[in-house]
Amino acid sequence: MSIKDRKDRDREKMKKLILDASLKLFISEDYSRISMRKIAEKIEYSPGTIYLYFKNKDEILYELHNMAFDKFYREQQKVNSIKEPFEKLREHGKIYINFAINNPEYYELMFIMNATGIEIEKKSNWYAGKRTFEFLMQNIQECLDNGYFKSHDVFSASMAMWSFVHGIVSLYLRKRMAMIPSENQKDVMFAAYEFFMINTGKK
Amino acid sequence: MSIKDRKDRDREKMKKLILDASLKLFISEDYSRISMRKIAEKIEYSPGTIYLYFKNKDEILYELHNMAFDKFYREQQKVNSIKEPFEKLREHGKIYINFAINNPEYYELMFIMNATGIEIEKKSNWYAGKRTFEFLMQNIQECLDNGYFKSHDVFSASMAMWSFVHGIVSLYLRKRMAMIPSENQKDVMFAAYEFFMINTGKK
Amino acid sequence: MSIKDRKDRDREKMKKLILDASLKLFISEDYSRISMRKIAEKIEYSPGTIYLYFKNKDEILYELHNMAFDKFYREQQKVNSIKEPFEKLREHGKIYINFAINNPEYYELMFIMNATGIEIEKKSNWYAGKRTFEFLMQNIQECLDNGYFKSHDVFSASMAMWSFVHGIVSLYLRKRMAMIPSENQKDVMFAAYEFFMINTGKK
Amino acid sequence: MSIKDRKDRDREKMKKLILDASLKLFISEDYSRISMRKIAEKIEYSPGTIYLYFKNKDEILYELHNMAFDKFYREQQKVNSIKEPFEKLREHGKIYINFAINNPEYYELMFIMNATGIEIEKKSNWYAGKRTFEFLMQNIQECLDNGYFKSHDVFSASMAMWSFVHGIVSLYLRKRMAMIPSENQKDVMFAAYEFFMINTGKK
DNA sequence: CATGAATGAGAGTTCATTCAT
DNA sequence: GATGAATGAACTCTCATTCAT
Repeated sequence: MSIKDRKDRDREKMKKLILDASLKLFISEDYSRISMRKIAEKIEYSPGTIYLYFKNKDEILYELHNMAFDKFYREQQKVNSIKEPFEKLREHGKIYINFAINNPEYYELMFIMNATGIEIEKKSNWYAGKRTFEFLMQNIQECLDNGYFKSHDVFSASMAMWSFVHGIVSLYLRKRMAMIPSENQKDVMFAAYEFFMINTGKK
Repeated sequence: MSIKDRKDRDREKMKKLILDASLKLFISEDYSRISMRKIAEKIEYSPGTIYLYFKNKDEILYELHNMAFDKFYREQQKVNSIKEPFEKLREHGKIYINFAINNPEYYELMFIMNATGIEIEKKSNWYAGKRTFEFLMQNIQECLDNGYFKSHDVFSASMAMWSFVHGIVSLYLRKRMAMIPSENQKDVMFAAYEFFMINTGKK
Repeated sequence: MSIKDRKDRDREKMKKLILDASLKLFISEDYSRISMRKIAEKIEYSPGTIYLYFKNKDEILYELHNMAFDKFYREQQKVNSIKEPFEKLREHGKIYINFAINNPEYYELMFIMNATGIEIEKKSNWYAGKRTFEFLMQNIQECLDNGYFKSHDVFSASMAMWSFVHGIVSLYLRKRMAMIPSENQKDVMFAAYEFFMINTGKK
Repeated sequence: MSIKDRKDRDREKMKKLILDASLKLFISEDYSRISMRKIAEKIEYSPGTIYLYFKNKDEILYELHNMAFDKFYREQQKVNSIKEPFEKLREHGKIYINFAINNPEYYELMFIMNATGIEIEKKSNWYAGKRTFEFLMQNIQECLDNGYFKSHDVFSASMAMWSFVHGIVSLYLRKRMAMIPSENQKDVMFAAYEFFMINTGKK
């Protein structure tokens, strides 16, 4: 079995090599610019080789998209250590914003990129997005149970929360805060976030 | 001077012709699909001609982006008929959301598309975005003056408001509400908006 | 008008250049081997240039196919100088066979090549083939009117005649007469043709 | 010797497996579409394996071509049960036509496909084709001996017969009967065949 | 002012074949 | 004997842009 094992490991390594290279291109170039050829060049293999590991370009994008959600989901779990629901939610949002700042190429894939490649709508009702959103809803439900967001349904509140953090980071990532000096943009984002949390969270 | 005047007018007419054709392509095809050749075909001129009026493709996109802001700014002005500051603000947000729903290609250019194409950062500190945002800030200032958003600075409040509406429409436009049936998505958007307004607006 | 005229002429010249090059490739290489790149190389232009004159590869094939039928139709008309119906028909067949021998690449396109590129079935019910066949049917009808092919319908007789000559030349062109020394193959073809004509033609 | 025997048997089995898979691809896809990789996939071996049994793709095609002739030869033998020479010949032709209709992929390989692939000319003077043709010649000789095809040499008569049936089926297979409704094409073929037989066969 | 021919680069993808293991 | 990773060359086609006319 060990030969097969090694081969399997090699195969996984190669897939990872391709995915890493693709991701790096995502950062430096702009999304629409990444091409199979450039990926091949980066890993110093022939273009054909990539097709031994991925059916086509879309499959690469979809894989990266899943990796992104996995990483995000893991980071999201950190809030579980906080017991007080509202503090937990506040931290939840901060993690979201920081994830986007620190992993812009992942965030792009998860929530901004045009869906064609990822086939969001077809693939199992966008399971990845759903799971993430449901985890947020749980947290909001806990808040409701503790008297926050009085008289609001959990769904609207969750959508609002998500919309807000998505809005703020995507304005930032797509450089629509150009009227604010770069060095202040992050502060502005967190200030706006505080504004949102304080107001919506009032008991 | 009148010959020059006529020439200027002709020039403007031609530019407009090109921009209109480009916009139409924007709507029918998907963004990354519009090409200089297709634009040329549509206006029944040769590809080379376009370069007499625009330096390159990016300049066309930038111009469209400006047209988008002009249209949006005009729609925004409608709120001026409302006197009560908070009601005015509520309407302000609704206009924003509806504009995005009804003019997705414009919204794309204004707030989503990667900045490379439209050279936001270089061009005059993104004047277009600034003017729009300042108009919103004015409205929020009026609210503050009337006791809403107590103890918050106008800038954070404005950023929060903008972030929120941008977030909600860009999740919608980029199909990240796949977990909600299409026919309910708009309702969800406005419900979340109400949630936001009621909570943040409390006196 | 003369400028436009010249341009039109240039355009036609270029199209012809491309078609000629394609046809030559048809002869040397085997059909499935001709490629846009090879055509481009042959005419010493870039591949993209070809697309300025032809929509795609299929259009080139279709054009060649039409040229082939035009040439064939013209050659076919020569029989009109012969009055006696049966002698006319005999000559008709000879012209057919000689055309195939002398223009194998055209014959390939007309009657052998897989139809995908030429879209025989879709395009106007294969007008080109029809016209040619109808001209043959006329000749056979004249023979019937003069007592040849007694008691046979014109359609079956025409199909038989066509099948025969097509069969003989396509065995030859596709090298299925390998059991006969090359230098004798043509004689064998015409001998078989005589056999066919004498037997079927009997009054 | 028995070890070698078994090995030989295994080897033949594997070759057959490959050939069968190739043929199936021939039927479902179109000829130019079959690829070594697809064959390998079908038999669930790696592409490299095929090269242990066949020198290259052409050799596979040649082998299939031989299998085709074997099958055809066996079907041809059925005429032996008919004693009267002309009736035998008439059946002979029918078998030929039906074989082509029912085994188009085989017929393609035997009589239509470009010779490059199957190297007809190099390989033993195209033994396969020869044997088949000689069997036909025998039948025609019997006819001659019984007063049919008076005053004709057996070779010309045989070539004529073969040309005719080949012509009719290859027009059919390559869709050059587009002017006739699909559902009538087979009837037309057999009608033309009758025309040929009645005329040429007259005592 | 306008043309439109031309290009070079690049896109995604498939292929027959080789060869170290 | 069998693998399967890898390649290099090939494929059709599209693009933004230039430039002689």
